[in-house]
Amino acid sequence: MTITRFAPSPTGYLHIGGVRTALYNFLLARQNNGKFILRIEDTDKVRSKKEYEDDIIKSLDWLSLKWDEFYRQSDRRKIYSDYLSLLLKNKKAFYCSHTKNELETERQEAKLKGKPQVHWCNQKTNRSLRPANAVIRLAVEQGRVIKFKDLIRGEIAINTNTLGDFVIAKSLNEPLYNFAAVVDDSEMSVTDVIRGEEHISNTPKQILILEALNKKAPNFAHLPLILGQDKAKLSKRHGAASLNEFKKKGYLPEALINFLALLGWHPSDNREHFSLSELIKEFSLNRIQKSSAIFDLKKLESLNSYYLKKLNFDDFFKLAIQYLKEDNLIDFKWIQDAGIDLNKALLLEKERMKKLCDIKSVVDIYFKKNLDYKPELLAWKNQNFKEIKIILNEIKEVVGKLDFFDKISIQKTLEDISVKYQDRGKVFWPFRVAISGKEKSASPTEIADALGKKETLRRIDIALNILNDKEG
RNA sequence: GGCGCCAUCGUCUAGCCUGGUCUAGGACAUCGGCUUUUCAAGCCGGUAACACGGGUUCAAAUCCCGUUGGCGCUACCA
Repeated sequence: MTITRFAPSPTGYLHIGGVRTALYNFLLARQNNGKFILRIEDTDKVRSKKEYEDDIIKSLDWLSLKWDEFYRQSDRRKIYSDYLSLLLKNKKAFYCSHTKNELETERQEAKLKGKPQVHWCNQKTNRSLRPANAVIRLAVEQGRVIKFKDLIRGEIAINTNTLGDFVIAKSLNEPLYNFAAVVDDSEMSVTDVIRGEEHISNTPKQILILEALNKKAPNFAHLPLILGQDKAKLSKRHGAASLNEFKKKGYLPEALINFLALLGWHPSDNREHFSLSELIKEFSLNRIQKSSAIFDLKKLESLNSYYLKKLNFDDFFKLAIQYLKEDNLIDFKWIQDAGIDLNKALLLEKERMKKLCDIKSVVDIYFKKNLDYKPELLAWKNQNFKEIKIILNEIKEVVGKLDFFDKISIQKTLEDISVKYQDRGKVFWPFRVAISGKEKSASPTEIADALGKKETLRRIDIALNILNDKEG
């Protein structure tokens, strides 16, 4: 059975690169009817925080990346300490009491000689009592070549001369990453370890630990990194790097999943759109890219607007309202009193949004009590104010008498008026600006439809006042 | 510095394994057009890439070597 795991350390909010790693692990497990494990690697007591663990859980949940088993390394200290004792007893590991200063001196010397900066210990002790401040190192054989077959990159070979007797724990109760991860992968029967490229250099160390433990190594697959526009590893200074920031901006989980899946993986055909279940079917490790990928926000936006368009109105409505309420952006009571149709307004803007936070433009156009713009904005091309006033008054009169105030009737009314002015822009433009207050907006007939007769007329009056102020 | 990984349009990539069908395909972005009362959307079209050098071969984006460049690791972090 295929067993994969996502093993983040809770030292920061879930990173977008982490999401992709989680996704690929999830996909491989699901397509093989296997198991996907979530394991919180919080061996670093200083940097790990509950807040970050919660964020990781919440984020994966939001993305529908469901795990079958959950573990937290801090709950498993006994297991690591037992294995550590065993290694010590078998002389596969030892206590090293060299001080940090001594080690640092060694390192400087090695650097000067152009040699790997590693420590080969000459004072190994294995007694059961830990010498003061000693750390536990693995006893490594010198000059051995460790080979492993990476599922994405092929064979990778590293000489143990570049490793040294590396540290596997600070003490019996304080295992380090490489040790705890390896013990867990083996205990949890993980078959495929899919993780970021930055772990390639950890892999030979983990293979050595596995050997010492007399355990079988899993398959390894190292994913290319996700980079920012400047080709440096994606981080906060590139704008957003953690998932919750994208969520906050109103990106949909479907878009994020689709985008991240294609950032490093590609199907054999030209398909661009994939749902989670389609990905489970199509995904394969051997179509993963070897080189790192630059994160392109424009492509994410494009994908997001695609999924936004696909969203049915009820779901969209819920999300939009939730978004508006969170930031306390609109006065629902006023909207109701004014007779504005919230549904129509949201539907109208849905088509032109790239992400949910664009909904603020809706607030601007539909739900503002006071509109403020320069009178010049009301003019179509070189239209003079006098003509605008005449037209606006005419619209006000005819539209005011409309029994059925819907977009078809409004459209017809405006077209009738347009006939004598030849250029339809002369009628449509001032009307559109009057009711939207904006240089750019959706079609005026539809906006008017959403606003309702009362609010439409009120806004025409506002426009007339703005024009009068100009004269006065 | 040491060790490792990588290299096709601006970006994500197809093609590379199994050399010829590649005057290198798609998507995003960009530019132009259509539509049009302004946007957006939609439709149509354009610009744009095999890092460099050497091999191997009748033939190389594809195989080999080297150079250059980018990135990662180099912790008693993960």
